[in-house]
Amino acid sequence: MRQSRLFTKTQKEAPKDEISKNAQLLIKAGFINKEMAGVYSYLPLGLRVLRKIEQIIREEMNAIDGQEILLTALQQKGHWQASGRWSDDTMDIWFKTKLKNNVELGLAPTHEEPLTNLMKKHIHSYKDLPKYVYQFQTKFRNEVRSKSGLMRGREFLMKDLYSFSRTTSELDEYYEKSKDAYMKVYKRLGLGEITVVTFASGGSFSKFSHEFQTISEAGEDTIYVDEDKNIAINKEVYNDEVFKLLDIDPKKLVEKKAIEVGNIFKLGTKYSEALNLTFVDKDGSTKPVIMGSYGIGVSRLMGTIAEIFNDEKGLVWPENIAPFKVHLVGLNLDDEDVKVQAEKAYQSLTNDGVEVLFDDRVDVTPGKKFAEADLIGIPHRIIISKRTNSKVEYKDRIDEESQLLDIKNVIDKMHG
RNA sequence: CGGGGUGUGGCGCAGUUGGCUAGCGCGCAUCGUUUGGGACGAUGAGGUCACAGGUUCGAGUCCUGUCACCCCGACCA
Repeated sequence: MRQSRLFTKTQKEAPKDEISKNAQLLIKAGFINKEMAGVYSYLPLGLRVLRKIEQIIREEMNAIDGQEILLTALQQKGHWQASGRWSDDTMDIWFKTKLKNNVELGLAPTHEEPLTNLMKKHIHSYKDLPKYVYQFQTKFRNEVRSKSGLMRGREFLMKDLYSFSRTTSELDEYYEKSKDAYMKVYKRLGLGEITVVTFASGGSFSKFSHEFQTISEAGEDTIYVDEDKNIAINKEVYNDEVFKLLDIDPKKLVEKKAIEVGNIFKLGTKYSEALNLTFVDKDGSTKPVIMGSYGIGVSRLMGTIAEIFNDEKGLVWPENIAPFKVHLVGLNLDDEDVKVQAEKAYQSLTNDGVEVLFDDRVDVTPGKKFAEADLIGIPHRIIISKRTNSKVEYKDRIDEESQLLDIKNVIDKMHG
């Protein structure tokens, strides 16, 4: 993509009403726009990142037999009443609205109820199970206080997968599989080393659950990490019952701040019983389907990554989710020879399937180009100018020094 | 929801013992000079001073109400 045509611009100063680092950087670099408190739009660069995170999650969900669907954001009251979650006393984060004829609707904060209802049409026999279904959907949650940029929004993108099993052991097996899949996602996003499986409460879903917590001072959660066992306990369930259950010595636990980047629940038959999702087993008996739900906040992950991967100059995207792989910076483009060389480099990179942002702007000074490139944070940088002659300068976002190479070598590097 | 704070061109800010035509930096436009780390000069465009009411000869400035936003806390599927 040519930067001269990119409609977003960077700005030097962040809006003063954004304190969180992730929102400041993402807004300054033109990745997102704040519509209102806790509600953000995604602009070209930001959407590319969001889609890449989504794609990594999609691949890992497909790898554990997930089938992608897309449910609706508008929800009918009845299904939620059946599970007891329509009441504001049970779920205080509802956004509710009405049809013209005064019928009440909800804007989905999560999707257990509608999906359970949907599956009634497709699951009848033990032969229909197990099934694993997921989606990327916008969730609406009327948080009393949204904060921390993308970390806690009122409207946000989430991947939610739901499992439908015959027995608790079948659920348990899948639950463990999903843990591995989740950790693979975090590894691919560059968060593997600092993300830990955390024992937590199950909220309105179940007694206990597992969270995936990324260690960060910007986190809202407090967790206690057993570094030998590589497991943590959320502060909300820091008690003797849990120590005993997990066979953990509380003296060994280290307190950390962390960001919840995933949460999985064993729902059991809570929703299948409430909404009457049953199957006929081999022996002819009718049983409720055993369910689980598995969530990852996609937009929150983007915020988390921005929060963690940055330096004083700007964002530093991990390669897997950077909006582009290469930032090709052309200087002295009013010089015809340089211009031709830069255009050729852009073409060969593009033809070779390398995602490249080409700073082809003629009337922008080098200093500004470099400063903006640092802010945007694309991992690899190629500079072509009248100084580079027939070669190109290559450096990574975090490198101080660059090296003079042939464009061919750089392209090979991009594939290596 | 409790406490604290803030709303003035796109962004950051000044101006608030009531007074003249509302300023500054960044950004934007035109011209010239520049050109390897957010260049310089000149000229210029851009404002219902959050909104509504009120007090006053006169309101960005005072009063009342409303809205929005931020921070701390509580809450958080």
